[in-house]
Amino acid sequence: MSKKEALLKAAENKVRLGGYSNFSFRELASEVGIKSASVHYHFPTKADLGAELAHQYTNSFLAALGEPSELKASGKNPIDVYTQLFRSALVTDRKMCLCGLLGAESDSLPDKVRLEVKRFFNQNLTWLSAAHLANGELNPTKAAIQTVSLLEGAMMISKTLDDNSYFELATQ
Amino acid sequence: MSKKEALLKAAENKVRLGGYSNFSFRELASEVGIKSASVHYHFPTKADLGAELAHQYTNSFLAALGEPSELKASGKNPIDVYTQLFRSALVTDRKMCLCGLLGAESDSLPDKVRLEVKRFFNQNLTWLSAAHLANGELNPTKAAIQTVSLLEGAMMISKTLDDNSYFELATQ
DNA sequence: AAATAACTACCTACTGGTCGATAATTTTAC
DNA sequence: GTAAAATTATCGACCAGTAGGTAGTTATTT
Repeated sequence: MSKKEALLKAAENKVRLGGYSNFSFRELASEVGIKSASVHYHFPTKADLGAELAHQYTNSFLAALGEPSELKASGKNPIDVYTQLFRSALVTDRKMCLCGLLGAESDSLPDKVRLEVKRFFNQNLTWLSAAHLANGELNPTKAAIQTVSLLEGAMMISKTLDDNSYFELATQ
Repeated sequence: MSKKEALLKAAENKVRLGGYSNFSFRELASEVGIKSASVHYHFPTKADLGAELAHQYTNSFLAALGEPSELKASGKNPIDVYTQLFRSALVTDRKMCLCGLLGAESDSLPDKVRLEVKRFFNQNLTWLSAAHLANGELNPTKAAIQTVSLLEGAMMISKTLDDNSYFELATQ
């Protein structure tokens, strides 16, 4: 793993625990074994780092989901697959959704970061609409926003109350 | 309004836009017309201020709701009342729920602040369970966690995408 | 006299960011 | 094939600004 990748990974961990202001160049640098001045070589500003982090997070997230039509074709319910991805973020990583946390802080983020967070949710809503359509939902747009709202909210509350059974109950 | 109340109000605005780290003693002080050192007279530490803020927010929120049984008795659906309180926070204040934002940051908060955020959600779940029970729900506990999850999530996404119609669609 | 509420001055620690320098590597030109 | 040039990735030193917090003082109110 390159230093740049290591920096993004370290930043992701910090942000998913405490938001955009929960990481500093010095902390990241020390974690990957370089000096803070060198971080600016890979990311000119903190906003650049944040934006690239959210962009790659979105891409990985979408890639992990696959295509709703293909999931359906192989006998899986795409909404269950989507729910499972959130569950593993909460249960395995024990962290918030990166864009869930950044979305809540949206108003105080640098423009280029906020833009990437918007992209995450727009892409997610598109994916979920296709998934609900494939499931025969009458109003796939509405079902999509309800699904992602419920999951982000349940994740946040389970983290806050430090009890994953809230997530399980919410997704029953 | 006393200086102390003014400080809490200024802090609430900042936190609801960008989280716990989005306010400083210097900013608050300058907004209410005193010096930053004087803020420490009212709140010994930042954590004390954050905890009192979340505590009062919870109390005001619960007070604004009223009692589920009384709402029911006066012909109102308590879940609609609850939804309306979230809606006005989003549409009128144009800000996140204080504890929704702090909850997402939960892992990086000082203990006494996190404790108050937990109190907010525990009290909300109790209120919502009673409300759903009064509505004749078969599983009021489950309905309660689903209601608050959906509303917190929908609020966050509407803020992020800067479009309140997502909230309206999610709550249909 | 005591409590309240503010002040000035200061501290240490940390923030994102800039600068020029320095090796090591890779590409280009002859 | 090799010498020169450019690129990559790092460094130490430094900067101005801000963070939360403390000590001691002053004025006002009870």
